[in-house]
Amino acid sequence: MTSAAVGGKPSGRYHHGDLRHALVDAGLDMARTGGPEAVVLREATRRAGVTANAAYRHFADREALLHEVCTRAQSAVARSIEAELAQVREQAPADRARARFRAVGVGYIRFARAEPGLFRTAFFFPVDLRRSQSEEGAGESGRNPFQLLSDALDDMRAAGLLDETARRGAEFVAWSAVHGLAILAISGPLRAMPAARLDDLTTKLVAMVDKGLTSSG
Amino acid sequence: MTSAAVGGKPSGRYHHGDLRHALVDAGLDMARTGGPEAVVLREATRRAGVTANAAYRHFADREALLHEVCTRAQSAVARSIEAELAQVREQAPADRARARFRAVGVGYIRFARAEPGLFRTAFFFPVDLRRSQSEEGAGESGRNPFQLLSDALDDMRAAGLLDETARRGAEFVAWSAVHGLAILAISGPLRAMPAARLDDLTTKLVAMVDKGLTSSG
DNA sequence: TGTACATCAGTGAACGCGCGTTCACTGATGTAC
DNA sequence: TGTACATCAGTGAACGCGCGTTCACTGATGTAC
Repeated sequence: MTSAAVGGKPSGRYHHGDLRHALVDAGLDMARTGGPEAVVLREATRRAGVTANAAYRHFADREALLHEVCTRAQSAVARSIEAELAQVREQAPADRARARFRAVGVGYIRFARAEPGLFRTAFFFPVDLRRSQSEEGAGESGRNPFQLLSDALDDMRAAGLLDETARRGAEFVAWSAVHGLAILAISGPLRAMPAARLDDLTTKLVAMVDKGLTSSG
Repeated sequence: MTSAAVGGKPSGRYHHGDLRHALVDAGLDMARTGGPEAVVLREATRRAGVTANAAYRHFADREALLHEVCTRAQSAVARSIEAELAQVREQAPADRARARFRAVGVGYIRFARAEPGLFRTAFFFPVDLRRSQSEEGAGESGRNPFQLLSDALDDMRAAGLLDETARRGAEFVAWSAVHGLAILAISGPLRAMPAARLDDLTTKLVAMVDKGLTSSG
């Protein structure tokens, strides 16, 4: 994942070996620190130990590199959510559906707080709502955060927690709530809030969404 | 409000007359078009018809200008909310409190959609939670969006719609939900959604928040 | 009312910076025969 | 197995750009007497 893991340019070699990956990894490191604006093509080549324009053998321009970095960041969000989902224990279907739904929100916010730069990067370009972004293959999650949320809501519907009208548009409403807290926790006034209080807020928000969507009225 | 309203530099005059305001207005115009990153000091002076470094008679640096632009953008959000609040009709206190609460959310999202650049600018610097930002005096709203939301929640509490525990942290939870939809509607995947559908979503979201906070459980 | 002078609010030119990108080039690699 | 050659993936130098900021300066304004 880190630039070091793939290695800088093996010293003395004229051909890098895997410059494309090295550039993307460098881009991810920059994004981690400073968000999408911090992804600078020249700096990426510097970190890879290579001349500035070598990047153009692998990317059409800076935006193409950034795009790939963003896609990778999105996968990282998805992995955080999946990690949270994996912890939901077996239980009655309806309870389980509900628990999984909450886990999606918690995983999302957890990631935003742990990796604010990557989080902002993940949503720098509008997320593709339907198709998964893995052409990358091995190691990458096949699902994006939005799909994980949609699936969770489908399960709630299947479990009878949501009727047809409540289900309609629910992903957008739920996503909004969770995304908003994530953003405010990163760059808004909640930035300075102690972690424990933010945990409470996360729980409270996710519970509110659950209740607001679920209770008929 | 617009640069034209204050006027460019009165031609031929050595002293501008009100350069500070002209620069802020120019900054607001840039922010309106391209968000906070688009607020460029040199361009502001160009628009005011003045040499680049004349700005330094009025602002310490670019950030100082941007800061003032952001404050003004925040006031604009507050005004949008107040416009929405003004339309809430007289009715039983509890109903009215609820209607006013919803109006805050609707006004917030309405502004974000109408002026995405200014909206992003308004929250570029973390909003000051407690104090109102009007040193500006005349014409500026004395309240910021967060205060308007807090007041609405206080009214709901007074009307008996919220108990003590539900009230605690409610502004953050409510704000998150509304802010999230605003952001997704501007720069996220909801960007391309037809206006009517976004209106529905806004209603649905605000109703969800109301219900989620309000119903005891 | 008139003048001297301090202060204020501009000018004009220049600085260094780091960026993305393009050019003509060359060393390394791998494939056909 | 050995060699010729096309292709690939780098080099090194340079470009123009627009930015924020600083310098020494001057024209305009307003106040004290």
